[in-house]
Amino acid sequence: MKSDKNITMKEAKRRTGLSSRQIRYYDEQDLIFPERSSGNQRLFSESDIKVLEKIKELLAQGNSIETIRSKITAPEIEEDLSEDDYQALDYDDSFNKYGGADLDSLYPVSNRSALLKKLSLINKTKSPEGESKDGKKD
DNA sequence: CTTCTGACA
DNA sequence: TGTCAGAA
Repeated sequence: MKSDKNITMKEAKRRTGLSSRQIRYYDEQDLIFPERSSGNQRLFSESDIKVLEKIKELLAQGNSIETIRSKITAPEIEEDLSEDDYQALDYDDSFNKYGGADLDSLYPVSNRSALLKKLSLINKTKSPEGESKDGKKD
């Protein structure tokens, strides 16, 4: 995984087509989680850009930012999502950041939902029929 | 020069 | 959401 959070605001604006005001606003809405470095400046990752692009897309589709936030922070598990959806909502950098660190405050249920989704997908995809004959478990 | 935050229209 | 001010 490469979670290079080196994308500047300018780049983010250029790549997403969103205004700095919007990007900052979405950041406040916890839709994106840019690293903060030198001069308290935002450093976005590819995942952040991806999310921003999705936000823009959803926004263009006539969704309110609250709706968008719901979709991005807590995507429905019951939805018939395809692997594409997961790619669109790439939390790898988020997991990477909070995965090894002490995650106890941030990420209320967003991670869990996304994780559950991924897990359920893997479950369906791989069809894991693990029948333990012997009742031996650790 | 570019970005950040807070605030106003 | 755009834009201004003051600071970094």
